[in-house]
Amino acid sequence: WAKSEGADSPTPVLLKPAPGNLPEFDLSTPWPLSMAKPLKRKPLEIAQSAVKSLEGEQFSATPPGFINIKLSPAALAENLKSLIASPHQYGKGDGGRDINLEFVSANPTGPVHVASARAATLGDSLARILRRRGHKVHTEYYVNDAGRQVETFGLSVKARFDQARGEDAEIPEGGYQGSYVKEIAAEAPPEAKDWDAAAFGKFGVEKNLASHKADMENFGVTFDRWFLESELHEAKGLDAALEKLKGLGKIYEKDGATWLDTGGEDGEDDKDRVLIRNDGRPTYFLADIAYHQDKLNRGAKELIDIWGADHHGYLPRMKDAIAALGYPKGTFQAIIHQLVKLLRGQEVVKMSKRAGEFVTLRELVNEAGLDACRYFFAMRTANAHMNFDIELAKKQSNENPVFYVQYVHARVCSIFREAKERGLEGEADDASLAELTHPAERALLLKLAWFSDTLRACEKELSPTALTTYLSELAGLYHKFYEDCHVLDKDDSAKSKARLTLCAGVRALIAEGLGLLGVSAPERM
RNA sequence: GGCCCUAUAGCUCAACGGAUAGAGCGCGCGCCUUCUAAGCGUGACAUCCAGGUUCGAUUCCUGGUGGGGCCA
Repeated sequence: WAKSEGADSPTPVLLKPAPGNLPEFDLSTPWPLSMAKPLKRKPLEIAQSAVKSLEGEQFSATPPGFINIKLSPAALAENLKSLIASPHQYGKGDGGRDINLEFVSANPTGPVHVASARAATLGDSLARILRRRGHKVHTEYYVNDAGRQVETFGLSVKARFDQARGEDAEIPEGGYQGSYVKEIAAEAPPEAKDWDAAAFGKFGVEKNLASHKADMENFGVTFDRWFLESELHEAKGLDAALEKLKGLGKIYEKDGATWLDTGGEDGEDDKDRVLIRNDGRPTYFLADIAYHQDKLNRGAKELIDIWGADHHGYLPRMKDAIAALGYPKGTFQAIIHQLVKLLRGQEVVKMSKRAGEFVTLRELVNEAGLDACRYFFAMRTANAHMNFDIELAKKQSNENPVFYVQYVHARVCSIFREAKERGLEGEADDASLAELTHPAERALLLKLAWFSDTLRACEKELSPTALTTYLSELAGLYHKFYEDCHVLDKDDSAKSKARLTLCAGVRALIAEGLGLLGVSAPERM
């Protein structure tokens, strides 16, 4: 923030990396340009007078009105030391948020589809980053184990079970055709011959849920809670939510149904929605309202859901519902990610779960590898419409940028093994750390200092993408350093130790960053 | 028909309204007797179209056109 003469209040100063054509500077800000109008002065003059009043680091004003800053070697060395002293604390924010983050929540009527890899990566990495920033984050997976879909699924499993026993049975209209239905039916015990469709539904859902849990674990994604819709029904959660809305005067009866008053002109939605149908059955919407109320009852101050773009039309009514429940704006938000278009070479892969033609998350992870998958999906912002060629992902996994980053970690580890062998290990003194002034060394030191800002950007965008970009850039700078600056020199132990310290900082931060993405940092490759 | 997202290099994607738009893959040419060549250097290749706001627009606004999705 800058307090300047003639301005009413301090104004924010945005620091950016200095541009490539000014290698003699580290940081840059266009602040004088933005202040020209309010101060009614020429931007360059503002920059020049600001530079005059500043002390400490090196400052310079350049046309048309930038202030450039060069950091001292001592300051960069100090930052490196703080990183090495406590890597897990480095770049930590103030925290303060209390968030319930819900994601994936795939239907328990089938396996987890590969398209869920995106939400899983996004949600899990984001949770790790937000926690790292000091916030309280509770992750949750909602299981729709009640309702019509489960009924249809139960009928489908029962039909497969009966067919296997040689009976004449058919999958109902709109039923589930996938081969996994047969497999589930085959696992049913003999006494299942007396089960009704509901019992088969329950059995199938349990089987699928177990496999969802295994898939998520296999993908490195953890949830603090798997919340079953049926729990909500048992606890009379829907009645409670309905009562609360009634007490607040937010519902009314019309045509034999119960409606939510979404606030008319003030609402986000374009019309009111039904909560209880005229036949007495509750809608999914009411169940979702009750579920979100339940999350808030359990203490979360903020609810963040991650949804596929196919659900975006649901957002306005959910926002209205949270408002109707009496919570302030911003209590609920959804991260909408665009859908993944799956390709096999040139061919578009259909994504119908009912038809049974699809690729599972597990299949992809097993073939392309966990690290490559996690990094690949984290690289894409939620809004990007992405094409995903399954064949390419499997075949060319070695060309995934994740290996470029991991290789840095392996290289550093290798240097440390060698250093130990040669007896060159040891703590570097401040004087030799301040000698890390080679361009490749400075660039690395500076990049390390941007970590905190990167995590802040991830929080602001609610996306891990900035972290992948950061890690790729850090890796590139390290590989350059590796070529230009030989680390181990038996004739110059001070320099060796200083460079080893820099390597240690890079290794720590690569491990931290990859860890936040759920990606491993191998010691050898 | 209404709404949401989107258009950047041959491909897949980055880029708080700031200086010369970045990576990876692919393509051309170089570099392993020294800590890992899954690397480095170097070359070619990009902001859909038309307006507007701004000192400054890939970024914001309007209208087109193309793509993905939701609803009716």
